[in-house]
Amino acid sequence: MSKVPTIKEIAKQLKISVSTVSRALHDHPSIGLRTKTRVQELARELGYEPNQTAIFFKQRKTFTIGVILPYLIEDFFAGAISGIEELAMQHKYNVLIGQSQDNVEREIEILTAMKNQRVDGIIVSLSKHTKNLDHFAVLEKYGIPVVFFDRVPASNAYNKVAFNMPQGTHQAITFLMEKGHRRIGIINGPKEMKSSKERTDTYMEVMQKKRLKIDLSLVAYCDLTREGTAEAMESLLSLKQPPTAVLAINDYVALDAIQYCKSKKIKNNKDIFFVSYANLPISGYLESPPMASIEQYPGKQGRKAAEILMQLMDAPEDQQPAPQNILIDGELVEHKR
Amino acid sequence: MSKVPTIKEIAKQLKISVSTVSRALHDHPSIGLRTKTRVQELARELGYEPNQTAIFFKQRKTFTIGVILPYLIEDFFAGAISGIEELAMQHKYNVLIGQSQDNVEREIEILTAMKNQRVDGIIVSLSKHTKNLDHFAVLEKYGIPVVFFDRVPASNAYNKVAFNMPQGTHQAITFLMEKGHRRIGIINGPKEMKSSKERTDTYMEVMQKKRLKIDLSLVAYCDLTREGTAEAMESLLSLKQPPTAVLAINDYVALDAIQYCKSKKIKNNKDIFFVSYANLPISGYLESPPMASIEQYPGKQGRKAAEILMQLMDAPEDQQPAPQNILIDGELVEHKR
DNA sequence: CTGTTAGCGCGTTCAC
DNA sequence: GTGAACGCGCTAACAG
Repeated sequence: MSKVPTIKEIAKQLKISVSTVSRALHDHPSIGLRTKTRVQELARELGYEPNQTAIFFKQRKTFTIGVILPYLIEDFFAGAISGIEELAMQHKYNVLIGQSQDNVEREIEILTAMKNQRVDGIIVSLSKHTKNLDHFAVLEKYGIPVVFFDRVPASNAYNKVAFNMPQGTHQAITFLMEKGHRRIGIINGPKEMKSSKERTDTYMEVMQKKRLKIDLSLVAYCDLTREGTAEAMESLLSLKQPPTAVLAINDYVALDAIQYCKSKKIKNNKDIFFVSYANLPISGYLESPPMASIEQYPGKQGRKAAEILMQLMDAPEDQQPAPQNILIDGELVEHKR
Repeated sequence: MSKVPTIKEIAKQLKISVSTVSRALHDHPSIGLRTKTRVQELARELGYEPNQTAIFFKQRKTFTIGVILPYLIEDFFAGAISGIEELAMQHKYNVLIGQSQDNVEREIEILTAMKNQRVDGIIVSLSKHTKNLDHFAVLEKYGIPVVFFDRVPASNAYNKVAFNMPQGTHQAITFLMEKGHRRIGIINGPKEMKSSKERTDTYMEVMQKKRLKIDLSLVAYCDLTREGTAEAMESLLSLKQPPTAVLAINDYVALDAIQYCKSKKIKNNKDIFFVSYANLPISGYLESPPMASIEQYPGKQGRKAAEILMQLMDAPEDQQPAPQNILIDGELVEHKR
């Protein structure tokens, strides 16, 4: 730390006052061209860079946003972060991250640290087990806005960005119908997941509209593990009239289901067909991928969440806009084989 | 921001001085038990939380470490971040991230922002195209220590943590030898990559030790794209004596090579065998994965890098320890089929 | 044991 | 056009 230059140092060397230096550096109109250039030259020479921590402290603004999400290793979240970072960078914000690991205590711990650090805003994808949103209440006191994404709270009193499940599901089912399927099975996540209900509801709606009778035994639930998926798939296959196609909550579950089918000598993309959500980049490497995936655009979701957060941070403290509730449309992507 | 409590506020309400409050809050020994409890009680009541930005400013320490890496979406880097975050959290540090996207300008931009924010230390995995390390020189002036990991500079004047290529490669080749293979091909990355040379060198060493003659036409290079991999694989297959096994730079390249073989009616795990580096989590879903992967322990690499950084940050500015050059051993993992 | 004071680096009045 | 003075919240001498 041979000597980190400050405006004070520059002022001393030039024998002028710090306020003049400050103004010169900011191109203030009321500073003489001569002093201005002298100051700017010396600043460059010394490699002067303003000390952000001082500015943060003074401005009560850190130009930092915090992002809390379950696991960075999941492609979806990594993609979302990229979208957030992109927008943050454009607006000169830094990104602080924390992984809750689907653990509520960790979520709270990270939240507290971020609050104390006085981040200007927070973007959150809730831990799987977060039911209670009390820990987010303190943020209000500190004037820290929050935007939820993907794993969002049910109440729309909050700003949130999520996947448009009805639209995506509609697309998936329509796609399968066009391929001639009439008995379509579903493998949901756990029953408690909001998305499970949404998926099922949309499924029933579409069936109804097409005047097809609804058979609820075609709707299975799983705990997202390989074994749970196998059980769900087994229940579907053991029906008197098993489905000819299955819509699975995500690509991993679809792959597990496909493996289970294989063990039963039922061939994917021949005897049975799968469509799932997420569109993992690995699909291209699989010999037997799902027929199609519903791309959920994680980057877009992240970007949108960051966009809303920027608006909130810009808005005057006492006059926050009404909570926004954004849905991001999915898009069906067929996998070439 | 209904009213964020400060020590000043507490002092006023209790009609004592701010320094007494400060000390009481820090359990300073020279504060009377009575005042101490009074202060701590009111603090809790008011929901007082110290303003870190003020502390940062005062202490010239932000308890934040910056992490710069190419792409968060790559499993390796996501895993590394987790290791870093784990150690950082234990030491009460926050983690600021930035993705260079393998772009040097972005790397510099992020670095500058982190420096201005006065992070206490930085962990970097270099962008693919970074040849010149000049932009890291300024950090010295600010007393910000740096630790490189995975994509590290060649010079060992820097602190760095990287995969132990000789050890991992030795393991892979020995494994293939034990399976009876004598003609083992290599698919490296680009020739410029340090790892390509290391892999080749180790390969030759092992062959030599086993008294097998070295055939350099068995060593191919690719640009990591699907097409490049196909070309490399083609060159290996078109040899008079093609290899019976291939060591590939990473799982994706191995998968591309396997696909190419398939298109030529050469069956993976039967006519030819693959071993690659990384051990992607997807391997379990593949019908025809590489025979084995060398796990590179990204979390361990991240943790180690963070550990070294902690030491550097703790060390007095003027007495930094000699640069450490750590190698993390790999481990061969067989894939069940 | 506790209070007073100074100062971290910067931007921003308010004077001249 | 420029300088002096103040204050953000907190810690740390230095005094009592």
